[in-house]
Amino acid sequence: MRLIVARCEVRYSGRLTAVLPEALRLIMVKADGSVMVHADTGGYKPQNWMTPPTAIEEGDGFMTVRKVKGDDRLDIAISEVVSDSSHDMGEAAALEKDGVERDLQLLLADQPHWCGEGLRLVRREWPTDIGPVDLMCRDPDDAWIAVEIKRIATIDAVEQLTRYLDFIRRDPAMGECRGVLAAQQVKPQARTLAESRGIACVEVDLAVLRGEREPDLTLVAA
Amino acid sequence: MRLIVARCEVRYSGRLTAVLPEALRLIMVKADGSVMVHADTGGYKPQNWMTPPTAIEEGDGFMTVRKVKGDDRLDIAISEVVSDSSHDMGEAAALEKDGVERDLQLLLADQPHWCGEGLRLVRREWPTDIGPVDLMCRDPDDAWIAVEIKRIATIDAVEQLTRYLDFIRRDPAMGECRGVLAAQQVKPQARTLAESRGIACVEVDLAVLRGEREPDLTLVAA
DNA sequence: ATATACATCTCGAGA
DNA sequence: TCTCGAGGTGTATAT
Repeated sequence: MRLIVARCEVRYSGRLTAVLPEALRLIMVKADGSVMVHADTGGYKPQNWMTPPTAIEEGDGFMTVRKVKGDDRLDIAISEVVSDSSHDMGEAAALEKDGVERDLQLLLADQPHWCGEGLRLVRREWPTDIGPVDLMCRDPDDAWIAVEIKRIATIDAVEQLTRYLDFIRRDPAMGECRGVLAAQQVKPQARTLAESRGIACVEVDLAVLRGEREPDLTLVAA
Repeated sequence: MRLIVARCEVRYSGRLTAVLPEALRLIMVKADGSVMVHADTGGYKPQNWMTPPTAIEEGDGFMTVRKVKGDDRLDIAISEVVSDSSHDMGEAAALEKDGVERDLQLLLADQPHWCGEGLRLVRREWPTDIGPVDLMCRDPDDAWIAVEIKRIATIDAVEQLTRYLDFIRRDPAMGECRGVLAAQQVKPQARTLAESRGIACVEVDLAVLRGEREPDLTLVAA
């Protein structure tokens, strides 16, 4: 990784055009070809950047970064270099995440009964014309149940499941398919909208799904 | 801005939990309190980060970053510091962009015929109870046309325009208002959904709108 | 403070 | 290769 602290002006052209007037900034060049231009404020985002794969050309007082495919380019005019250092960082192990939607989906696919009593899985990622529904199940009466899974369920999730149901029900054999929205947390507005459309909501607990904790029986009984 | 190149292990807990095994990385601390942990690969995104406002606590071999509001925290265990430098970068001017959605809206307001033959603009940012529609036009027969503009039109854009149309049509004088989705690019699923709802889609070319390039006559003739 | 929409979103999985 | 959906999305704007 190369870190250049320099006074520079940056121009981007591609999906849009943008100009960054001359100022002191950090130019970060990663081993994979990523280039980011950071100011000392502005939070998470670089002021300008190019994602790999890139072709980097460098000369006296300038650096040009081109996207290997496409017309995107970053032109950096450097008027003063304050610091320029490189560090070999080797292979940094990847981030291990836990608790994202996919974990939830796999756990619920194995234990669909948390989405509704007696449910059994027919297929995960059930295809429709407008994209896959997370789980397709059948209940003890063989009725179809489409399950949409979210970490946090908002109104958008209800809209999404509604669209899926619209398409699924065009198949006469599935005209009575019902919907279930399963999430670690269901926002009140989402619950209201879902229920007004006959969509059931269930909140699921990651620790319980993993068998790390017993379900809260008082709540279930309530 | 402070740049620390160090061997470190990072743990995040908050919206999810994540562990970053020990490796050599860049820790960037901005003047506004942002903290980003970058590896030498992985492109644009930091492997771990905290957006401002934050409270940073530092000690012998560790740095703890807490979000001022909420339970999010980043625990950085530093086993070896390779480099640690600070740079005062002052105020860097902001990025000046051109070609974002607003530019498209202004250009189409001046040339609404690209949204449909013979259209004339009645008003830009036409207000409804749930927010403004980008353009309200009338066609040669004086029929109302609501136009939603996106750089890239996805299903969300169709949903948005559908909501606007629902409200607009509550006015009996506009009960027959039609919808047009105008974008530089319309995603196939968005087009499918739009057409199933009687909403027309048009793709527009920024260079043509600016008069920098002639429209593709062969395509128009086809 | 909260909700909504935009972003050069980025990134990864599937077809 | 393209498309779609998730993201610790982040960020700005309007309410």
